[in-house]
Amino acid sequence: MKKTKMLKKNYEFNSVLKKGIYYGGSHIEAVIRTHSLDTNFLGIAISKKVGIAVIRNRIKRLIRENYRLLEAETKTGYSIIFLWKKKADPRRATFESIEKDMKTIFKKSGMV
RNA sequence: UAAGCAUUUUAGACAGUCGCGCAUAAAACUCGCAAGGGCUUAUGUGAGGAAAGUCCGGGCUCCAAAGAGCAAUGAUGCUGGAUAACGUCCAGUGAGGGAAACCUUAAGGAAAGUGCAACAGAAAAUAACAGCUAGAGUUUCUAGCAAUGGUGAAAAGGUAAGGUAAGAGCUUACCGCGAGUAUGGUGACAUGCUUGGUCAAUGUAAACCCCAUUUGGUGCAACGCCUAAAUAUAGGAAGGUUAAGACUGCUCGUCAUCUUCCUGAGUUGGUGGCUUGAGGUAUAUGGUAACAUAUAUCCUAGAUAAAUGACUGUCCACGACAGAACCCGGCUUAUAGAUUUGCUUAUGCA
RNA sequence: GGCCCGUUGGUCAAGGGGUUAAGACACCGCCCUUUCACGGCGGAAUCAUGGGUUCGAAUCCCGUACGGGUCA
Repeated sequence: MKKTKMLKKNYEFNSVLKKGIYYGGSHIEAVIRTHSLDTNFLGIAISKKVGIAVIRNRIKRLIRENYRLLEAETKTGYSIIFLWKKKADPRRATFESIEKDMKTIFKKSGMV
């Protein structure tokens, strides 16, 4: 991920979650905030209530892989945090469904 | 062949493209005030049998090498052994279950003391309601008795015979129970013999308790080092004293408040701790075994918003439970399919 | 990652070995009233779950599941 850095600190997450704009999909949700830097910032937050460690790890990997594949098409200057939708069944998380959600979120927010 | 019991191993495989963590090497570029970090390429390497639950034990860390003793608290509880240690494991004993292979078992003490035992029942622990027998007497009284009946989870050894007014360990035999003793065993205990009818005193200790063994707290978010900016009645070293204070409830003991000198805590960020260890594998020896010893050989994740994924092809049994976070030894719980070895019972055939 | 609590009608909860498991609010049915409200009577609990100890367990012991708190 050449033009993206990971969000790490708790205050970074909080600032994005408070001031960002919410976009929902059928499985994943995203909170996006714009800024003036030349890079993107990515954060993934999966609650412990979603499931056991194996399921949470799998969701994180699928989101990270999808973002990697779609990264080349995006513009810079965004901070984005992906969340898992509470009502969705975490055992049905697949590559295709997350890819579909992520594309619609990028279109809505104007990142593409 | 069928049903069953115990037990061993495994935990999709191979190939290609893209991508991720760590280590090593190489060269330049770059972020940060700093300590330090990032980017590129190549090579190597990269989750489990339970990594889980956090139920025990230990290493390691700091609290004063927890400093000594007593008490209290908690834990364990048949015997012997194994182990660094354990509540674990191995081998046995007793008890219970099963037709058997085999399985289960918190299994010390109830005449050291205290508590509790609802309802029912005469009585729930120094027994007498109904009743049985004898005598007096007449809707009862006196004396003897504890077999029979009912209640209850539990009612003061059981069965049979003798015995008696009626009965009763009252007497005898057998069984059970207690005591003593002999033999075997390291021991739990087993077997035999002798003896006890004063063999009255139920159950509960996963109720308090007694006995034996054992037990300080803290947990890698422990703890150490470096670091920009700003700052405190803050920290460190040496000396001295005993009243209150702290270290654990007490006794002792120690520390510390006081003086002098020195400098920089915590917060922020980075880094160490971090993986070579009571390690794995093979062979030999000792031991019934757990395990121990010796020799050879191997090095196998170390992250910090936290690495294993996506796509394609081939094969099959169509892939369960599930993701390291300081490290080991166990326990418990989850788990698709495949698989090793031994044994039991039933039926048939030879 | 460590440590510590809790789970009882729909909700809040008492009870810490013994008769049919208190109580309040809500809900349902009946009575009262012309009707509603108030009031009266009744109903509704696998004591989270699987074992064990005991004559007897919501209660004591062990395991499991779920929920919550706390430590930077």
